[in-house]
Amino acid sequence: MYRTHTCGELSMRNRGEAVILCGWVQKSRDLGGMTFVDLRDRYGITQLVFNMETNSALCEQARKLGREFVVQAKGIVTERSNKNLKMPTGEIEIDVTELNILNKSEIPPFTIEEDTDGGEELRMKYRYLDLRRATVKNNIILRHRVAQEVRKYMDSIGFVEVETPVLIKSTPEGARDFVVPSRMQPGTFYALPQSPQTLKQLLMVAGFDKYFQIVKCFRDEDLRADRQPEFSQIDCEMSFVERDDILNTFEGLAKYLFKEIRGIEFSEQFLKMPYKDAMEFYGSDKPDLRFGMKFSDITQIVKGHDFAVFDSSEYVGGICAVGCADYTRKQLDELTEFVRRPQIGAKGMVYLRYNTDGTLKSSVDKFYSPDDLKVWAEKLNAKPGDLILILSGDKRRTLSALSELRLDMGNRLGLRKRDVFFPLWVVDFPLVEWDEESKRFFAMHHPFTSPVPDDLKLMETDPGKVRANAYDLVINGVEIGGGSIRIHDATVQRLMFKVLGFSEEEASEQFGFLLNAFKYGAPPHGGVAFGFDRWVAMFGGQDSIRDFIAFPKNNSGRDVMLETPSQISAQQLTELNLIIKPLTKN
RNA sequence: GGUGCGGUAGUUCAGUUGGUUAGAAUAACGGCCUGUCACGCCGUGGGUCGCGGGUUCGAGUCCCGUCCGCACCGCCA
Repeated sequence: MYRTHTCGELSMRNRGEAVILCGWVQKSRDLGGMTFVDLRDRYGITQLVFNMETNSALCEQARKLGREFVVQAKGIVTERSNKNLKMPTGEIEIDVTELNILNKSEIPPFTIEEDTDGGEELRMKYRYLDLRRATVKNNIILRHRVAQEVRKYMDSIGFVEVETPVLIKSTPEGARDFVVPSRMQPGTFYALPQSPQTLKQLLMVAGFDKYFQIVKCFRDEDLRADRQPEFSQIDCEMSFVERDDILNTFEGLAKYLFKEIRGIEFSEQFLKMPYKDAMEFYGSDKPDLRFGMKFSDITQIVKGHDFAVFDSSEYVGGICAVGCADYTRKQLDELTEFVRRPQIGAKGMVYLRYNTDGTLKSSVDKFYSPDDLKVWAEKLNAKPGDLILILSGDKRRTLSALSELRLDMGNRLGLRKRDVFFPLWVVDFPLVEWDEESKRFFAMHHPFTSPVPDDLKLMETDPGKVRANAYDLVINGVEIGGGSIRIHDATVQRLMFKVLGFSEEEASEQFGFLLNAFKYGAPPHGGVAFGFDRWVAMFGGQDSIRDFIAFPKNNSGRDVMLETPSQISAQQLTELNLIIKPLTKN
């Protein structure tokens, strides 16, 4: 027998017991006459003690242990004379009677400690060592727990988990596909699913009226802290439902997870905010509502005072930063600098200080009287002591810049607390978006998203105004999931393809299997998919999903541990009937 | 495709206007130490300053190119 207990479970209750532990040497402290060794496994750390007086040979052996050696220790659970109440096993130690080195270790390239000295790149290269660290290990265990709770809840409300294939068909709309060459049909390719979207709809046709799956999805697009080329979704679909049936069902899931994982209960229904309002008041389709600073549109009241910047602006809007009237020139310059960064793209920023003595001071005093400014302050609900920040210009860009400014102020003022969660449903997204480059409409969600019934009549006359029966779950400014009620009616689907500029033939070539299936009795259906990695990261209080994935890719899509993507052999290429063009510069 | 920041000891970093033999902490190694738990003390070894080119009497430092990493924009139905 290798071990009788783990390194995390022994306590005073086990005093006097003979035990066998296995684990890795976290650290040893050689005091001369005695040596302490911290033995670590997945469950915790237990201290081993060796005494020169009682067993010098064994103590000498313990002195030679290096970091990360794998050892087996037999001994007696003993009460410590000096207890360490900071660790769960800190009241006891193992008085070792036999020590076996199961394997040696080279000196690890970084220390396996909570506050590691390793940089991210190194930790990725030696991910198996990084995973020994409590923080990363706990993230992976958290992920496991969330997955188990999702399955438990979904099962309890009658959902069936069905696996869908990973080798499927490429579809040109949406993200770039990862493709896999076929050996048996040379010159043809499978694609990896960006999501099992069409397959889950086929499951609805098949009559699995409540489906879910925790599933890997693949998108060949550039990475971010919260975006990996392969990631996991909680993919769900239901039949015979309307929008609110879906929202209620999955609000149930969200509330269940918050309660089980974080011990947080939401008694109220999640807020539902139309896309239009989210854009108008927060400049984003995924507003962070942990704090206020709602935008105020002051376009009309600022015009006509010979201030050319405002007079020529399509939109002038501001936010009110409570209690920030004491911002210094330097801080205001910093904010101006921030909004002028190319990524944000504002030309400048106007501020209005509502001093505690009731006076008003702005950067545009030349053009506006104190009474004018008073009207602005009222419009923005500012009180003495507050600071108003105003951006102007083309409406879409200004709203987006104002959104960045709002989030930045939220950070500066500490209003984006990690342990506060504000979920909301953003609803009524536009069905389609006009793309200036290709001069055509694209589906904002996907081509099977149904329009809001009231807007159906606009499909032929003004498609850009049609609202989709689509929704996103947004928590703290992060898009956690999204979905829609799908089109199950052939006439509506034809209309949709027409709006998107698909000919009958193109539609049938790309989605024929689905359109065909719909001829055989497609039930009304809809669904939602949640970004599993993001949700877990949020429960773990982090922005980056990387440390919640056991073996993630780096910023450029490389697995630095596996050193891949990498070349394949000439024989493999031949079998696949592929020729690699020599790489040329530019 | 673009923007910003970064690359110096095993590791995390410092390195002044361009100027002697590139430092600290930590890790490693050796010695001392019987209650440590960030143990302590003494000592030792450890460098292709990412790579290539240029400017200069002289480059870790300035310039150009390039590679790599991180964050972001584009992109992500």
